Amino acid sequence: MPPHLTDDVLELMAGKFRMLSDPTRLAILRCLMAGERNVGQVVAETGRGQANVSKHLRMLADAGLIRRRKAGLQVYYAIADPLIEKLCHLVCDTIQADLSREVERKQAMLSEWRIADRG
Amino acid sequence: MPPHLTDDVLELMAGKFRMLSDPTRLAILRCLMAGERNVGQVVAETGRGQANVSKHLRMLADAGLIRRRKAGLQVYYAIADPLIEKLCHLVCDTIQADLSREVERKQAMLSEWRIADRG
DNA sequence: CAACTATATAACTAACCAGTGGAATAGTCA
DNA sequence: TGACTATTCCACTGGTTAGTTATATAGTTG
Repeated sequence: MPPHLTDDVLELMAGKFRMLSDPTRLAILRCLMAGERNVGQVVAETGRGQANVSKHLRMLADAGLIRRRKAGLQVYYAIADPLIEKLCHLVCDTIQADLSREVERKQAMLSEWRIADRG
Repeated sequence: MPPHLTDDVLELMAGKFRMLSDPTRLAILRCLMAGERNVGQVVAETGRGQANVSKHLRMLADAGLIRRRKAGLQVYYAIADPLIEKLCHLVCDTIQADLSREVERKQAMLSEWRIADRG
């Protein structure tokens, strides 16, 4: 990254992250990571409303994260940007680390309790 | 990633990304990537309002992305999660790719124009 | 203690966005 | 053409949050 990022570049970056900042969109992306799906399949697999899914698919497509392929009555979507998976994996790693730390902290608290109890 | 992510895990992931989905927060993080800074320095370097910066710093600290160190009258902040830089670099890469593609597309359009003009 | 500085908080406004239901569009099959 | 299905668009509601101004807290220095 350059030393000073102008506001418009920051806005571009923020926009990318914003696309990934919604659970429904992440669920959709997770679904598409398994392979190309049509809207009905995504609706079924994510358990979200159809209009809702359609709207999010449009946002993701407009942002260039997924691509659209029309086949007869169905519309198929697929991951277009391979970086998405990398980003999600990194975030999953940090969350796992967070959870590990939390477990350790609680275990330490319990240990101290036992020591204090004994003393 | 496991095949099916529960909604609470998706919400955790979305929350991480949401922290990075604001230009002001990105500007702050970019500033801290150069090293530890106190609030005044961050305000000066980002050009944002003091209350605004303070609020975002708190959000970032609460989310565990940065850490807080009080020294007398000043409060110093620093990056706590090294993954942030990786995420930002990845996103910068995708943006650069997007821009390259856009330039190529425009250049292609201009080329076609010249060909059509000649024909 | 009083004046001063750095940082944090409170209250408020405006904008944005997720979700929903219903109407509209487009493709398919009889 | 008419019934049917998959998908998209529209209008609305409620909740979230960014930014601002003014105020409060905490540490420092005289």
